[in-house]
Amino acid sequence: MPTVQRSSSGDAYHVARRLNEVVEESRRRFAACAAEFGLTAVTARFILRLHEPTSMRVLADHLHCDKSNVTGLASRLVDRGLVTSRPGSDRRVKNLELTARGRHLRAELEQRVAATSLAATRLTKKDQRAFIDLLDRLAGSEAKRE
Amino acid sequence: MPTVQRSSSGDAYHVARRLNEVVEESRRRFAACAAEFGLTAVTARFILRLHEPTSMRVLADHLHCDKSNVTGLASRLVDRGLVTSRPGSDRRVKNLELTARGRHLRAELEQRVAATSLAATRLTKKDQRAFIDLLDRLAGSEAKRE
DNA sequence: TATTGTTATACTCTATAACTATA
DNA sequence: TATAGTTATAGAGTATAACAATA
Repeated sequence: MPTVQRSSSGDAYHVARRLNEVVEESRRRFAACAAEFGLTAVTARFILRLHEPTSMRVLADHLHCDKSNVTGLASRLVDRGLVTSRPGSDRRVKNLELTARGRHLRAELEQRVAATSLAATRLTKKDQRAFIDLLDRLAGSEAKRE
Repeated sequence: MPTVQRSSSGDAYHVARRLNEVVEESRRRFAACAAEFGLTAVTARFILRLHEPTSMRVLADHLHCDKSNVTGLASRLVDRGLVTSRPGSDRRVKNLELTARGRHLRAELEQRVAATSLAATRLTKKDQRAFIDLLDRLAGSEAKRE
């Protein structure tokens, strides 16, 4: 049986547990959303991140994964005609960029993600604004100030 | 294919994108936390979920994965002395339960998860209360009411 | 017939290490 | 030497399908 606590650590675990529940549900929704477009969660994030010509190295940083993974992901997307790969002025670099089809897909994907997000389906507009305010603080790199 | 509903869903996408950023960062933190205890993210969720004797089928539902995965996960945890597996009154069923070591690990894991959660490290106590209120609505199954 | 758990299989994600081409 | 990308490899997560035991 779970231990019911009234201490501050119990409260801290409550918020952490709730957040993790939301995290898992959000992951599933995002993956389902990506699947509607024939994408996995990672390739969907790949496309949503690709706003301008970006080297594989930088994209790996954005996706928080090793550069060795980006080669394969990019290769599949190139094969599907969603991404192009061109050498940069530094000949070691390959710049990835969305094709017209890729940009069209990203626009549709963005709208679908927005429409199916937990935030959109479970919160009122007013609560969404309060939620954004808190998320901005969570997503930033600053520490809290009591 | 999903239908594109609006051309200006900027606000809805903003909150969805922010939420997804927080989701990814939370995943990484949780996985790092689990790794401190020699666990992967899934086995950590497995242990945090195991409060009372639970069949593999029910646990699979809780973890939102196929039952075929639970066999292997449980097997590894049994080998490590964290979980026991015993047949139920229905002889098809195996009931999984934490050992004393497993319960001790879970207690430590809960505290560590709470301490390293984004919610704990980035939000003040006051904001945490507001956050819990919103998360409760997100985690529940109710639809929004405008 | 239906369900629980098991096994085999396959695909994806992910990191590490060794390699090449370039800087 | 250092960096960008590639390739090979391995471990983990996950789903599907076929199977045995039980209900």
